[in-house]
Parts: sequence; C-alpha cells; structure tokens
Amino acid sequence: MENKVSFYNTLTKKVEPFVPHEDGKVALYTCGPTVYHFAHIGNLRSYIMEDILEKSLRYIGYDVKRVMNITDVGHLSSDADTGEDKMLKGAKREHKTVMEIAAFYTDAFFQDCKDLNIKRPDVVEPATNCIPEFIQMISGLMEKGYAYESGGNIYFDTSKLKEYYVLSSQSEDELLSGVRDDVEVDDNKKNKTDFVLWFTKSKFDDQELKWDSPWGIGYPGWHIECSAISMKHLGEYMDIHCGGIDNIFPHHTNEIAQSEAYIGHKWCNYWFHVHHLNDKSGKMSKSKGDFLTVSLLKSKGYNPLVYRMFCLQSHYRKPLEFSYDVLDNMSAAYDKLLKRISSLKEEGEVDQAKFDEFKTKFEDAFSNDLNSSMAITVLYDMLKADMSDKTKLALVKSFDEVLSLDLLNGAKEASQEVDADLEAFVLAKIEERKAAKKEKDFAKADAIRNELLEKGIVIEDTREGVKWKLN
RNA sequence: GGCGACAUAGCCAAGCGGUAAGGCGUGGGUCUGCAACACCCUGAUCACCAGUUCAAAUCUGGUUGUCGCCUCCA
Repeated sequence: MENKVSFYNTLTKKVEPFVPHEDGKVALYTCGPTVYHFAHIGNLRSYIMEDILEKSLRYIGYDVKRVMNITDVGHLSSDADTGEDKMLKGAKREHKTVMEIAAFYTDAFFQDCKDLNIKRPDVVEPATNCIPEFIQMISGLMEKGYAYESGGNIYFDTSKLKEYYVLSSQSEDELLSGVRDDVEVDDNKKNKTDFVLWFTKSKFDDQELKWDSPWGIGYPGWHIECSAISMKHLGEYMDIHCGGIDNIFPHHTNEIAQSEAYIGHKWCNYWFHVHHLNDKSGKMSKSKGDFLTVSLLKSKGYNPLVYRMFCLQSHYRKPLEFSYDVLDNMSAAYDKLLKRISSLKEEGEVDQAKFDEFKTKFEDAFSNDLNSSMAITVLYDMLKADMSDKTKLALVKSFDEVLSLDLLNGAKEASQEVDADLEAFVLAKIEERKAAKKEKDFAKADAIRNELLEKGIVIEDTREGVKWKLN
C-alpha cells in the first residue's frame, strides 16, 4: 500500500517515511507496565499516544498486530545486581505474595486503560509465562559467545558489539558510571555497560519466584523479557518498538544488543518514544511529589477522557506540563465539544466528497509524525464547515475510531433515562415557572429555578424552549 | 562533564522557506425579565544575537533559559 505515514525514528533521529517489513502489515511492540504499583497519569501518557499510533495505523489501512509485555518479575531497582526487586518491594509493602501483587496491579492497569479508551493490545504477555523463551535466548547468546558467567550470574558482553550505542548516541568514554549516588558498581562485569541476563546469585536473595535453568535456580534480568516476548509473538522482524523516552538507555539499547546478537540481523527499524509528562517541579514519578492516578482524577470529578484529550492536543515528542488549571481548561473545551456534537441532527444526506475530503485531512494529520493536535483541529474545522449534519455526524463517528473520546456519547448522556416521577415533577415545575414568567412574577420564577437547582437540576431557556438536565 | 529535546498571545498549542491554525479564557455584542446556554466579533511578528535568501517562526552558527537521559522510571 501507499506509504504516506511518517514519524520520528529515534534510531535515525529524523522524521522518516514508514515502510513496514511486510507491505500493509505492522508488527508493533509496546513496553508494558511493571505491575508493582498503580500507574500514574504520566505513565499513561505513553500508553495513550501508543494507542493513537496503533489506531491511526489501522485507520489508514494497516493490518496491525500489537504485543505488550507485563513485567511481573526481574525488574530490580538497579541493574547492578543490587537494590530491591520492584515486585517484591510492592509485595512487602502490602503483605501479599508477588503473584497477588502482579494480578492486582495488572487489573488496575487495564481498568485505567479502559477508562482512557486505550485498546487492549492483541497480545498481552506476562514475563512469568515466558521463562522457557528467556532461557532459550540466553542459551543462544552463550553459545555464540555474547554472554558469560561471572559470580553466578549470566551477563551480556557489550564489548562484542561494534554498535552498542546506536540508539543512545553516546560513546563508552562519555558514559559515566555511577553518576547517580545510589548506583553501586558490580565487580562481576567485564565492561561497565554489561547487563545481567539471568540471576542465580543476587545480593538480594529472597526473590520469591525462581525457576530452574542451565545455570542454576534463579530468575531473568529485565531486558531479556521484551526481546524474547516480542520474538515469541512477532518473529524476528519487528516494525515499530514503542516506549517512554527514558527507556532509550539502557533498556532499549540493551534490547537491540541482545536481540541482534541472537538473531544475527537487523531487528527493528523504527523506534517510537513518547516524552514525559511533567509537573511544575519536573518529571512526574512514583517516588516523589503527587502520585496522580486515573482514580484520583475520577474522585475529583474529572472524566478520564478529558485527560486523554489533554494528551491529544499536545505532541507526543514534546514535554507536557500537567496542572489542574490546564485540565480545567480542557474539561471546559471537552464539554463544549460534546455539546456541539450533540446538537447535530440526523438530517440530510452524507456528502461523500466532503466526507472523503475531511477524512483525508484527518489521516494526513496523523501521517505527519502523529500530529494529534492537528487532527483535533481538523475535527473543529469539520464541525464549522458548510455541509449537512449527517455528513458531520458520519465524520465524527469515523474520527472517534482513532480519537476515542466518546464524542457521540454527549447526546446519549443528555437523553439518558430518568426516573419517570422525577421527570413529571420537573415538567410540572417548568410549567409553573412558565406561568409565573407570563405574569411577570419573576421572583417566583427564580425561586422555582433555585428550588430545582438545589435538587441538582439545571434549566435553560433556549430558543427552542426550556431545556433541563441533571447536573 | 557527555548526550538529547524544547523555547510561538493570559493559558494550552499548530506551523516543516512565502508573510502567524485551532482550543480555553478575557473583553464587546446578539438573544433574554435576569442568569445560564448558543451564536458573532476580539488578541502575538514567534527567547536573544548574527548569518544564508528576493523572502525565515521555519535553514546555519552562537547566546540565554527550561526539561530529560547517562544502569529505578512511561
């Protein structure tokens, strides 16, 4: 099919035309969550933008297969065989087993996705399901001489690769080890960038989940997970690998190293990275400041889709700063948008020429480095354009396949079923107020309006008559 | 110290060499007994300096600032 899609490729540092390995098909991989805690809305920004990537590719006509891992083991706080395992840390905190923690937070993650209209990937694979695949891959790397045993653990030897730093564009000399205070140097490593593939002897020894392996009982390192899981489901050629920008080094750099060493050829051509959501003090993280979750937003009365729209009206490659002021701003914009769409009538015929014209504009916005902000603008332009309501409604429905903002639900919610008694009561009050207004008894009319308002019912005098809704 | 990104109106934000999209807010107006809703109107020469060009927010060089990464992170 025609290659009209282009986006920024971290590998080449350029916006490039997208050409999949197999025409018309896209093998897409997303680094999934480590399920030791709730996801915060910054984590979810990545998943929202990756959802948009997937849906826009489908919209344009690609056959997409998307795979996501669930990290439920082997993710140490540090790569240097020190620090705590994140899963175990979560389990200790909540006095549960690791498996219980994983199940709980996996469910919580997908509930957040549901609230944000993020489609579940075609394949969702927990790391603990793939131990044989990890062992097979590590064995292969050992046989080819890319891995070595030291101090009881299996390490990947980064000195065997000419192009270890392709993604991060740093050189070994430039890379300072232990810049961060809490990083300890692992003396078992031959090179400072080597990383663990399999642990049998960790200084941190009470790992709950352990498996037998050719190198002894232990558990896998973090990086091997994504490589093995993606190959299990997508084969040796992947088109797009997504993730948050902080994964570039070391996680994705290491994935490339071990994957290409294992299969012996280029693995993935396009790397798609979403930038961070910041707050006033910088990057949002689980270890400092406000821990903003979807459920927190919901408890404050925000529709999670307002946050989705907030993400869409920005560009995935720009840092985005979160504040409640900006969210309020977006909330107003979202309500107005839904209201405007709900006022469209099922009238006239669909004008196919106009429909195609705007559909093309919409596709072009996404094709141009996933310009979701421009896509939203196309939506607004379309609503203003001179064409039948029926055409507009058809376009809204079509656009929402990608935007997933429940744009047509405004009308539905407004006409949601209400209690018949309540309706009769309200209609009676409206008639009463109408009569009062007719007799210029405005005090009484206002009193009735206030009475209804106290019950959470808002009435509006529009040109088409009096309208009311539950607030 | 190294690597990378970003800098556009009150706020969010598009722009990819031809003279500043869109949204929210503000102010004014239409409508209305009032209010709300809706609708109309309303705003910036693009961090700074130098260069390339007939033409630059858009390209090049430099300066300043903000943020991220350099083995926890989406």
